[in-house]
Amino acid sequence: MKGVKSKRMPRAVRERQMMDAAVQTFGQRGYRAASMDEIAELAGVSKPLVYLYLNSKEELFTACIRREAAALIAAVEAAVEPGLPADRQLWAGLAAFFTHTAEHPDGWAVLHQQARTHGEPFALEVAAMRDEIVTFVTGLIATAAREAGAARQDPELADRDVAGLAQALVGAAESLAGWMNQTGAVSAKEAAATLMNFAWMGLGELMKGERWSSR
Amino acid sequence: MKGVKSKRMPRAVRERQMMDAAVQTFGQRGYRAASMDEIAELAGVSKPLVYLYLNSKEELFTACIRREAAALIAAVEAAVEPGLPADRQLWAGLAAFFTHTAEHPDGWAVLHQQARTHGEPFALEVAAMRDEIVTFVTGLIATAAREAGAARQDPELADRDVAGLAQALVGAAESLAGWMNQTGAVSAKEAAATLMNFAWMGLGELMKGERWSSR
Amino acid sequence: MKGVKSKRMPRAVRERQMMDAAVQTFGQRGYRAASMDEIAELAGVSKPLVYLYLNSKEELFTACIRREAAALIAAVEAAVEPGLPADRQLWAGLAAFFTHTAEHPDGWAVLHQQARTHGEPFALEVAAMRDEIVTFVTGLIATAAREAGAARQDPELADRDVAGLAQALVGAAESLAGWMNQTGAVSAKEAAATLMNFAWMGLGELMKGERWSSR
Amino acid sequence: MKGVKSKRMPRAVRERQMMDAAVQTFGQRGYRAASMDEIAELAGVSKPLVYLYLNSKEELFTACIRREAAALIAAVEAAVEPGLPADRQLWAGLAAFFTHTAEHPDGWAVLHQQARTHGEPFALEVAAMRDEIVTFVTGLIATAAREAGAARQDPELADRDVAGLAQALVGAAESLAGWMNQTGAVSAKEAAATLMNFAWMGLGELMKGERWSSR
DNA sequence: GATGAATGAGGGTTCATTCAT
DNA sequence: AATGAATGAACCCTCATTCAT
Repeated sequence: MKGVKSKRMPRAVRERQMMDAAVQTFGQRGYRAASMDEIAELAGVSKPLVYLYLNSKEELFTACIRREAAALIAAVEAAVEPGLPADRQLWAGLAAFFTHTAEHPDGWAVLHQQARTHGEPFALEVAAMRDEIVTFVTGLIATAAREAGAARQDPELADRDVAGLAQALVGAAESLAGWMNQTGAVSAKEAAATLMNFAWMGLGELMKGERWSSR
Repeated sequence: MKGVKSKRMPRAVRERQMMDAAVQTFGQRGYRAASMDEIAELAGVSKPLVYLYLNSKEELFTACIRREAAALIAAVEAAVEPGLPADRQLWAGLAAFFTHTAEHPDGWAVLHQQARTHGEPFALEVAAMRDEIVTFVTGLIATAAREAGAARQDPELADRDVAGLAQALVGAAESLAGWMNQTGAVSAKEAAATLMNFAWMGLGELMKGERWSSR
Repeated sequence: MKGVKSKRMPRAVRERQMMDAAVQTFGQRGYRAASMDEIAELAGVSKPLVYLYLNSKEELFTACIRREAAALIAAVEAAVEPGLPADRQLWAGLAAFFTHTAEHPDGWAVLHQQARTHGEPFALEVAAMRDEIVTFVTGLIATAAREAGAARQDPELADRDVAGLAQALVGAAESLAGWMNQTGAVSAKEAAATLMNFAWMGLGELMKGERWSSR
Repeated sequence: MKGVKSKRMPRAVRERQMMDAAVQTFGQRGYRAASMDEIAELAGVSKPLVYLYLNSKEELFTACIRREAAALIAAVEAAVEPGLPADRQLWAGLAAFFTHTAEHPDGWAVLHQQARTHGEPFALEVAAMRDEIVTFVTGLIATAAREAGAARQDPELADRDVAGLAQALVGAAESLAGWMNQTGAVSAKEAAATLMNFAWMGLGELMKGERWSSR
């Protein structure tokens, strides 16, 4: 009876509105520059309610990180069919990653730019998610090596190398995602293709025992 | 006679102390979270002096970005001998890049994490430096293609592809540098080697006309 | 129960308290010398609340100017009965003016001394009010001339002269008001009488065509 | 040998430069808004020298008030020939007053606007000068009354009335001077003529015993 | 006679957070 | 379930003022 502004909504809904507003604000302004005032207003809610549901700015930020990380992981996992060959799995995962980050730029900014820049507690939160992905990629590379089977000519492609490669691959993907969001130069599929071309084939060479040497 | 805190130093020296303190503080806390009070204290100076010499937080930050960017570019350029083959040049540049970022983690954090996250004026400052590096790498790749000379089997490796590859390579390097700084898992040389293996060989394949295909 | 400082008051009330404190402080200290801290304390309120309601020192000052200007105009208008002869109207207006400025010395100081000394935006605000008064006085003089009717011997007392006279009259009144407030030498009624004697009679001479000449 | 900037000037000259700069800055910015930095720079001198010669901002301001007050008084006194009739003396004094204030707007602003707005010590300084002028004008009116001699029909034009008239006259002149400086609407001679017309003739009536009465 | 180097103190403004209803 | 009212603590910045040379 007070106007159009909705009132008395179930807690879950209100909470989602707040977190949506928070992700958007944190993603665009950064953690420090985002104000609780702005978030509350964007959520169409009074500030005390934000505190009632989410306790503090830190907890709110953490909740955002967790939600966005989970959503990203879920998107990637949903895209990967376990039965396929490793390269096809990697391709699918990369495409899903680029698609998701392109569709949720604020969420991705929270994870990639903000969370890592504002102290250990947040950085650890995001590092956990990143590890999950790296582990997944590591597994794919190992599987690829196994699939290469008899053809495997380099028994020295040690676990440690595989881990490093996965890190580099994920890092390159993250960097490309940021570039995409900021410049809009390429589509998600193109980004995935570029990365596969750029990396997978070098990977193949590596597995054949080739190495670049500075000497 | 008051302690170690020496007084009355020439302006240039004080200015350097302040910028050292600023880079450290900005790098660790972030632009917004860093306080001028903290920077002044870390520099062993009163706050007004910081303003007298550096004018404002924004200008101080910009000065930091410029100094660190120039130092990074200088380190890479100093390491590259123009006479060498392209792959050797790239290797030297990468090694210098990883070494420099490892030795100046706060400076790198300022450039890579903070400057890009806090508004256009700062982001443009860094983008200029990045472009310089990307251009340099693009040149190296083009040279490599030329050196591959008669052996070149893919006349379709167009300029656009070369640029994309340079972007991806630089992005991967940036990402790896961040990973190094945060986890300390690998040394600068190892990082450079990983990247050369990961990318250069794939590059070779690409130049031979090979492509990964999702079909 | 904590003392006299009552808490939790409706916004309108608090706002008035703040503006009262602001007028007093601005009037006594001047715009620059007045500190928001002092105003807040005098209002019995924390500084952030002042900003929450009044936004900034500039806006607060502007609000003070507007409120005091409106109050002064209202006091003068309330005292003037439109039906009376012009000289009686002028007398009533002057008396009300002197009474009001004597009763609200800080408000008058804000209008007359502070607002005109601190930059265009503020000065324009007061100039608008002053123009309103000058226009009113100009009307009275014109009416007086008309009332002088047949007796009017100087058809050359042009509009321009009337306007100049009004300016001088208002200026003299303003100056007298300041003198009253600062020295307390005369009462409001005395000031009004002095001015009527001083000016109105000379005005009569002027309308008869008399002029003082330096030759 | 250091450049064009003059050096090693006799103290008196330097001091005058500083006070010129100070009057200009105080007049335009106001006492609080004027910074010692700005004054020193405008004077072409280092800040410590300003302190060496003039001790503090307050003393510098006081010195400005005194110098400008003395100059104004001197200008008025120089214009008045004691032998002339009172009205001619008053005319000459007013003309000199308006001319001087028009030629030294910053000095006049310091006296009229700034000095009265920033606390007792300064206000008293300027009140002293004002009293000097008021006393002078009071004397002129008294003389005029005496000159009116036999014609004098009002033995009740008491000293107190004369003083009040002088105050009003001076006040009106001050107000007109401010209006001139701010709008440039009239010349000094015009302002003097307006005031003589406006006031002197009413004065004549008064001396004839006429009074305006509210009844 | 003159200055480069330096600071204590304070002012305007904002923000995360809470209380009373 | 929800909010209007309110604040402690900081933060950026400036200024009058002083040493040491």
